[in-house]
Amino acid sequence: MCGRFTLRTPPRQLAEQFACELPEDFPVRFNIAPTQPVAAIRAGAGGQCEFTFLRWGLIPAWADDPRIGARMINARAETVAEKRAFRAAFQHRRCLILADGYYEWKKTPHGKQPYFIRLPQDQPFALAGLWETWRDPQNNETVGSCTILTTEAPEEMRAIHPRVPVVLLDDAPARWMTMDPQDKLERQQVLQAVNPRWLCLDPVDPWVNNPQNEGPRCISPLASGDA
DNA sequence: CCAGACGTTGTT
DNA sequence: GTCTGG
DNA sequence: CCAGACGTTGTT
DNA sequence: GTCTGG
Repeated sequence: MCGRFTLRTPPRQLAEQFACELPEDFPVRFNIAPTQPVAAIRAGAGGQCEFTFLRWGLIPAWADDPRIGARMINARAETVAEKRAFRAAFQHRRCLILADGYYEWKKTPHGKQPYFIRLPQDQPFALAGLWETWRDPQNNETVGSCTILTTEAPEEMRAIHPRVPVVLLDDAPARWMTMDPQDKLERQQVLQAVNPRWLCLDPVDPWVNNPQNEGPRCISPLASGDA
């Protein structure tokens, strides 16, 4: 699954890679946790990209208590089109969650060992996301929130964890944003195309297997809170 | 019909 | 053990 | 995901 | 809001 990730890349580089305007600067994040703001790109009114921060943990529009979002941090790619909590967002409100690494915890007889997973050159990437707007009936304020899709881990990663976030590389971000959810065939194609198994993520290189080495400083043990 | 959920993860 | 909050 | 809580009473 | 379970 995906319960923690990083975003250390400078906004200017993200803006370039995702061809979207971003704020000039925001803090480096080594340990993004559920309920915290995450950097996201979604389709704006005119269809152009729009950068925003969204609370991690999707709060469905019909929720009467925003705390339900804490249990909606991930959505299974296999079933997201049908689930009541996600269906509407899947059809109309997909987004890109900006990241450059994520953590998975492997259970061992001694406890849990965190692994840090990132691309070979440490490039940033997008995670497939859905977003919603929830209006607080108390004060009429709105909360934008999101969830991250997960899929079965590629064979090489199963020793660490059976499921991983859907990582969008190359042209997959654009396809994720524009795919027609009604078209089951195309949905199949996109979900397969964005599965890391077909991409260049190498889970058995030192990036993954030696979290003690070379990783950002929050690894092993994970630092509490961001840098 | 109403009431209550609406989700994911794990399995040395 | 299980749930909540971050 | 992890860390931390997990409960009630009261009105000196 | 919409679906499931009783």
